[in-house]
Amino acid sequence: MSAVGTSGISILLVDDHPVVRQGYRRVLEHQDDFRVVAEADNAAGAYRAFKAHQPDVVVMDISMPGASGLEAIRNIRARDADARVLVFSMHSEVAQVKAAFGAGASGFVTKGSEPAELIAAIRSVVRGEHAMSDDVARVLALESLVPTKSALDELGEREIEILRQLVAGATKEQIAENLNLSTKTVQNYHYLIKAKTGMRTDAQLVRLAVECGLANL
Amino acid sequence: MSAVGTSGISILLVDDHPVVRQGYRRVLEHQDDFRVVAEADNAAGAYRAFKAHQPDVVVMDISMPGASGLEAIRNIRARDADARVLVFSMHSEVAQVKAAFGAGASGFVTKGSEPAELIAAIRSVVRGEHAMSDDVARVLALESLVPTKSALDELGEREIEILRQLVAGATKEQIAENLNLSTKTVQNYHYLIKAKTGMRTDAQLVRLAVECGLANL
DNA sequence: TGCAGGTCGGGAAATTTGCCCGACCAAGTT
DNA sequence: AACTTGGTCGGGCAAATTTCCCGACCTGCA
Repeated sequence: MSAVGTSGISILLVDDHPVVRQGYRRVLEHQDDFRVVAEADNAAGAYRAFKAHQPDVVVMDISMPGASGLEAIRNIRARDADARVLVFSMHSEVAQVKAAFGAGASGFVTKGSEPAELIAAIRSVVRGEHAMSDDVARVLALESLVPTKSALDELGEREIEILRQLVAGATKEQIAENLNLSTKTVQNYHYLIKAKTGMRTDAQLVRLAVECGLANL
Repeated sequence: MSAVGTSGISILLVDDHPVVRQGYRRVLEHQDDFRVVAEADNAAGAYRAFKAHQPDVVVMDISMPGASGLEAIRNIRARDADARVLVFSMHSEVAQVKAAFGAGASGFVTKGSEPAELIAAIRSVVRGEHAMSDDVARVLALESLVPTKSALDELGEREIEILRQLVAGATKEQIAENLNLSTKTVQNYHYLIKAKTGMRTDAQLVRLAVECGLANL
């Protein structure tokens, strides 16, 4: 799955800040088996560049306008299940980390990390492993000790119930009847739920819900 | 979740043949803690009766006109995840048994079984267990030893691939691009797939595909 | 008192769905 | 060789749905 005709690790760099890209390109190319083969400054461009270059790894900042970084990861992974995406973010909020891995990322490194950590993470993910910087690991570990906030936690009670029935296979009309709502309201909730969870497709939504244990009760 | 104000087990009997209902009503009410609180002769009626009576268990023949028994089960379970449905069928074909459990049934007894088996199964499912008559268990066990025909077997190669990407979370546009098709064709396949598998909702389709191991490649 | 947030639905334009149809092509038929 | 069968691909078109945005009503809470 590595790029044809050359050895070393080919990299696609995605960040909406040109200066940041420059800086990291410099850092990465200091490793002589690393090659930054393309750059992109938005989700759509990232996807296009991925298709064009098939890099060994995509290093991506997901806090881009439109919060579409996750979308880009999903797109890339939907196209090629072997794709490796290492997200490289400002913050290490649990929700964001989980969302990233949920979208198919292979690693998560914060921008506060040492360059060496980023480099190590890149090598790690191209080997097929998962990687994250220490600070990320720490918040995640800590978080796993408490009740666990899932991606569904920002949903209200009504939204959860509607999602549950949706996932159970009920049609909107049936849900409307079950809950004594208008079909329109159920449609609005459905839309809202997708917006809140960041899922674009019903399929994504169903799988998220199933993973969060919302299925079969 | 049991009916208010009374002890014993309340039952909703669903079968399109009045005589059969009569016969089984007789048999069931011979148990003095059983009460047949309602009857229905079709899927829609079953759903309505369920809503009206909230029986402890629904005993249902699924070979009704329109093959809508499964639909009825799904409706009932979507409305109340605690609902118990015991299907009571003429045949014990693997596909039908699987479809029934897939739709949310808690038990499956053939009409060839002894009354005692039906009664035992009813007690079993109200206790929250799963139950099936010996003959059903036998075909199912036997079937689990061979390659397994899934509900997806009637789908062609193209259909499978499109379903796979759909379930992976890709949008129709992305699929169209990945496979070099027009969006319209992907839409048509999506429609066809739902028709062939008998799934009415995307959610149902996704869960079917996941159960058939189509997820994650 | 006022503000935040959950619940419920209308409106309207853009898209999608449901269903049917025709065309092409490869593989068999007898 | 003329024919059927079945998978693949897409147009058409009315009906339904989605996507956003907005207003209204509660309730809790500062």
